[in-house]
Amino acid sequence: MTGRTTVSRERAERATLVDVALAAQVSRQTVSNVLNNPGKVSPATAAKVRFEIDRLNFRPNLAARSLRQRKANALGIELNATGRHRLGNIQDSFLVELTVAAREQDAHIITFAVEDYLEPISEYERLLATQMVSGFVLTNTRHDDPRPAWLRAHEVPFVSFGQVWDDPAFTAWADVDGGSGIAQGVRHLVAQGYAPIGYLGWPPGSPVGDDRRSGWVSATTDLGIHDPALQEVPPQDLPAAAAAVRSLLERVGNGGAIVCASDTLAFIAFQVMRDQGQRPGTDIGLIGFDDTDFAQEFGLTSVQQPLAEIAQTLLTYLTGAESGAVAPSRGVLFDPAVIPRRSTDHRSTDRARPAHKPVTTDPAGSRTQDGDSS
Amino acid sequence: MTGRTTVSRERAERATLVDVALAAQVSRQTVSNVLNNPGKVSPATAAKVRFEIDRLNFRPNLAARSLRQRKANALGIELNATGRHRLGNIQDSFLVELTVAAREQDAHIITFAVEDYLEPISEYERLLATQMVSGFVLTNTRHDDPRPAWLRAHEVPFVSFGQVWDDPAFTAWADVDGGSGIAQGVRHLVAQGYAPIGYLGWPPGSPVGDDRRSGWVSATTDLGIHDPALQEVPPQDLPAAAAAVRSLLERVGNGGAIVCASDTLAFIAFQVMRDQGQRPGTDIGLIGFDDTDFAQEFGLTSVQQPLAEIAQTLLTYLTGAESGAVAPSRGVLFDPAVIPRRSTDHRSTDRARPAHKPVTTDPAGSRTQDGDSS
DNA sequence: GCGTTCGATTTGAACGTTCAACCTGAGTGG
DNA sequence: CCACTCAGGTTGAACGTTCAAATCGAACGC
Repeated sequence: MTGRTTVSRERAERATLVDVALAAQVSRQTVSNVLNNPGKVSPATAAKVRFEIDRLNFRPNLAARSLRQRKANALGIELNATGRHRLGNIQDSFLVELTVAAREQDAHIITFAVEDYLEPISEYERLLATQMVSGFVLTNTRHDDPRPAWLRAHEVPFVSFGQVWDDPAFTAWADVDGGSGIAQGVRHLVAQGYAPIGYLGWPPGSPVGDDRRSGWVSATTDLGIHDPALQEVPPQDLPAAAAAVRSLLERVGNGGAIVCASDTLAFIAFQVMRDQGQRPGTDIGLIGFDDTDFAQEFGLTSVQQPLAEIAQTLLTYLTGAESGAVAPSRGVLFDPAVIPRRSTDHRSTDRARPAHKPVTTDPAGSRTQDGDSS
Repeated sequence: MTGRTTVSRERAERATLVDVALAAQVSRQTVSNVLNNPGKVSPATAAKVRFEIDRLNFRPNLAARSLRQRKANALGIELNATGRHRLGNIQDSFLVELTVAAREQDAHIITFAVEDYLEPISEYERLLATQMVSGFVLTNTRHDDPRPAWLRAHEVPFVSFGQVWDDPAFTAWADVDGGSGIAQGVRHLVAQGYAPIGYLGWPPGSPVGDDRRSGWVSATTDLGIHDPALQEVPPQDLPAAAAAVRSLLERVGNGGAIVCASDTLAFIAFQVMRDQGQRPGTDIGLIGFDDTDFAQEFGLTSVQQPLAEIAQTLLTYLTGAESGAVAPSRGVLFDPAVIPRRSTDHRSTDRARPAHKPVTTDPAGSRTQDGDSS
């Protein structure tokens, strides 16, 4: 605006490779190599260059890099815009972990949303054609999923949170070992003294649901307490679901417990129990799956998925694909962990309260660590 | 693969501007103009060019555009990675709507996550310096928010979901009229025949909380049924919160109703009521705020924010900034809507169920079935 | 008839980076 | 001594687009 020194270019803009090169008295390419091929440059020059990079606060322009390399440095992830959100959507937490992991690997996450079932393909085309993304992260995979096939056919890099069922050759996926999670839940309940152990799940046919049920079957069988009658698959309709759950609760009886395929199911049970004056934990044990906000808020023991680890692993497959580190020979199953809360605690503080005011939660509720027992 | 016509370049790669120009027998720039300055090109040529664009399935390379224009075509949005997620995070739904709106305006949404309170600034710097984003969408604004000031100082375009309190000059924000939403809730309850109407809110001092409370005050006052005693601010500690809610429920009494500043608060009330054998809707009306998955799942009437509209409006400010359409002279408040469900329905199906527990009008008297005197 | 304006289109250059090829000098082996 | 390699470094060119300026006719005003 006012006084200006006409000597040097007086723009307040960002430093470029050339600026750094000039300052460090080396060539563009050497600066570039310091960043991308550190082995190719002598320690002395590297230090000099790095000094100037810091001093000038240089950051490579990713648009330029992307243009030259013909390759974006972002990954697309689909948010399901299909109307109603699922209860305590696990996907939201995964997105956060993915974003965190992406920063560590110098990648970025770009969201896109589709309404229709087949639409993701056209969205893939758009994002790839405009060179906004170089690959994708899939979630909610299912049988007969058209996405992996398309991506493979077009040689688009991708990874999947959830097994890719239809293509055994594709191994860049990671998933949670749901069966193991449920089995851990069963063992936890038994260790706490609950018996028998019932199961509340989804209709057979879905891979995830079948997997989780198998955990209940195998764990109870191993412990010699399996009873096929102690399971229930509540229908979609909420009142009908409540009735089904009520029936299961009766069959299990006081002192027993129920493991559920999801926190949502567990919460239906939670509600039904309270309606009947039964106290979760004290009277009947209850375990959910996913460790949603719900569970944290209301003291529901739940099976927690290691989302951060999964996100990190998946991204390594994608970003490491060039650096030689490739996907493993088979998909990876991560072992979830049971997070114990009041709903599986016989000595729940509910009992300590004056009986005329059965209380929803315990004093340690807002704190994550239980600490006082053990 | 095998036979090749050496005449033309036989790469199977994407068509570029030049490819289209060659095919349509015009210059690069004309093709570019067809896309970006449709007014500058004659209808005849435009048609010819568009035909070739379709035929060759041309999509502009956004990396190249971004490089030349010195401006990214994506917006950053912060996901709060700070440990525990809030219950039924409204932000997740907003992100979906934002993503949808972005596609319509040829923008993209890039997520980033920060752990620390002040860290967003450094993340802003990184994303801007690398030219990944051209601006930001803020959420969860608060008093003494350092972000708007920094962004303004650095002339970075941004919009905000939530009023920007500290800077009256900044008007590119949109928010929900919480007071109006609560007032609508009050009127809905009264229309359904509930009285009196209590309020369950947050401690005074937060702008959002004060706004919502004021809706209750004004609506009840207008209807001549205001009673300052019928409000409660439950403490963080959950058991204490439950006690406070219980007290409020007693003061309101059967036939009355409670509007809550959030679904989370409503759900605490929901739990307490069921613990006491009261049926939401049938005995006491209950309204939440945010229309989370919770509310949908459990039949809680709730105040729904018009997130899609807000997202679209905000993006218009950002993308339209160049096309002349600027932000309004003041921030915009959107009117939310009450979504009626069972919790405000006197004739709720709950009534049809056998009342397993007697309604406890006398809290000290009846007890639940545990009956043990520890 | 001639300078002027204007619409429509073209051309050269540039955005900032990395690829591919090239250069240089010192060390190596015979 | 010569051919060769090799580490370290440089240079021209290119990625695909848009900006800024130039070109070209045709229409216009006087």
